[in-house]
Amino acid sequence: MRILIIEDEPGIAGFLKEGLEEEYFAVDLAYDGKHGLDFALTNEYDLLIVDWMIPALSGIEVCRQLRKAGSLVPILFLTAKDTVEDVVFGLDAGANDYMKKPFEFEELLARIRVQLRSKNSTDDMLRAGMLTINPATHQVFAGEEEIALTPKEFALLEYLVRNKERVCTRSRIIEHVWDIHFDSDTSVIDVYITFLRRKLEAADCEQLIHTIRGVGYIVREPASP
Amino acid sequence: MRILIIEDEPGIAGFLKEGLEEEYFAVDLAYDGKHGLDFALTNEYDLLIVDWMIPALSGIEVCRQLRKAGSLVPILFLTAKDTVEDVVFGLDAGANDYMKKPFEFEELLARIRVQLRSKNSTDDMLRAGMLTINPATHQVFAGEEEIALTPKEFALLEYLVRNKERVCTRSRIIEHVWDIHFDSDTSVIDVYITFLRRKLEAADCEQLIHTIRGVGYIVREPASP
DNA sequence: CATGATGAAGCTTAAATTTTGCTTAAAATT
DNA sequence: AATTTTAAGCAAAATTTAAGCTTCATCATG
Repeated sequence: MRILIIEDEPGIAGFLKEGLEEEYFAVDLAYDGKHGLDFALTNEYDLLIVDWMIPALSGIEVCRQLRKAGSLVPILFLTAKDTVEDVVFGLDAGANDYMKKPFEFEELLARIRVQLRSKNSTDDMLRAGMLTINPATHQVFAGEEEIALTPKEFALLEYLVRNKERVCTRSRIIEHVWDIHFDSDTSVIDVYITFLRRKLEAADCEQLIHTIRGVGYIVREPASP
Repeated sequence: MRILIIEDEPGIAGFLKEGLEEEYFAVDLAYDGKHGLDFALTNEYDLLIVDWMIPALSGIEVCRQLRKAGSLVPILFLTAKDTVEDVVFGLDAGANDYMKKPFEFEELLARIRVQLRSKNSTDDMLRAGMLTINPATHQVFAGEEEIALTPKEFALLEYLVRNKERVCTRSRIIEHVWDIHFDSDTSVIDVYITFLRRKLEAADCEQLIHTIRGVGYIVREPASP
């Protein structure tokens, strides 16, 4: 699940990002409304957390423009204001929920879960061949045997399996898994593909990740014999 | 014992939380029905205290949905209404008891004790491996031997063991055990984990608290040989 | 038509760097 | 005096970089 936070106070922004990443969300940060709107329009997020009072473009304006552009992404407002009019105003502008600062992180998580509930069909294990991935607990199994992965390894494998039978280009991978949004020549992907293949092979789970030369990678369900 | 309070009036909510914590209950708070239901569904509580008149989803609806989901947790209603029909209505919806506001804290405690009596009588102890925790007396035993812990050490261990076999993220720990809601830059947790591990090890109770790198900690029941 | 030279793309490995957690001692708080 | 918190140094793990190696497709040459 991908979340975009639009928040200018570095303290709050950092705290949110860390906490949400511990919960296995992929978190992007924008420090003002303009950049936030730009991010939201050019990427697919599952949820937006937007502060009301931010530079360049107010949170409410971001919200309005997103809705005008046809986006249906759930938006959760953060606000210091808590008069009735402000709340009404925010929800009218297209927000789905709001929280007044300061708030408890647990409550925020609960509100996020409410927004994402429809997407999370309770028991959503990812499968590919003999591989089972539990995104909730961060566990990967090859049959019965658990495979221990580092956070980056897990993120990459999860992304590939979520898109199984579809080609994942290098640029999409670097964008979704590494949060790098500009061109750069790095061979991290290759290295991590090697790591993954090695660990999968050690668990007798081979020939799952295939290379598409010049493009990227694909996870293919092996034909059962 | 863990209690969830679903109550939107901050005054009453705060008063209840404080009072119950002095009685050594671990108290969570939700400010409306939607999030209350979400908390109740995603955590294990020993008792719910639910206001009748709350935003988003009425107390009675929370109750109904919980019962529909198969939950047997005792639910204690708070209500300003006290006509016979209302009481019948609430109990029909699956509540176990109710109190009309304003109420005496002592009476509330008494009613809570009634609801928890069954749990206390059986076995109120928390267990994990050779460890036994008595939340009522704040005692910890490794087999027969008692381990002396400071209040913070106890609170942390109790939280971890209550959530055994589940990952406790750093954010959740700092929030539940330390009541800190916005500080991401402290290493108290690490220090206390070290304290605990040292004391547990001294009592031959090892490999109970495991580290999940980048996320937090988990207490795992050691596989019996 | 076969062959092997060539370069681009991907693979592998090791080393460097960064991040994260552990431990300790000292400082602050109760 | 006991407990809690901070801060700093150390250690381990994860991540990234960089270099050499392999594979593959292409194409010129015999």
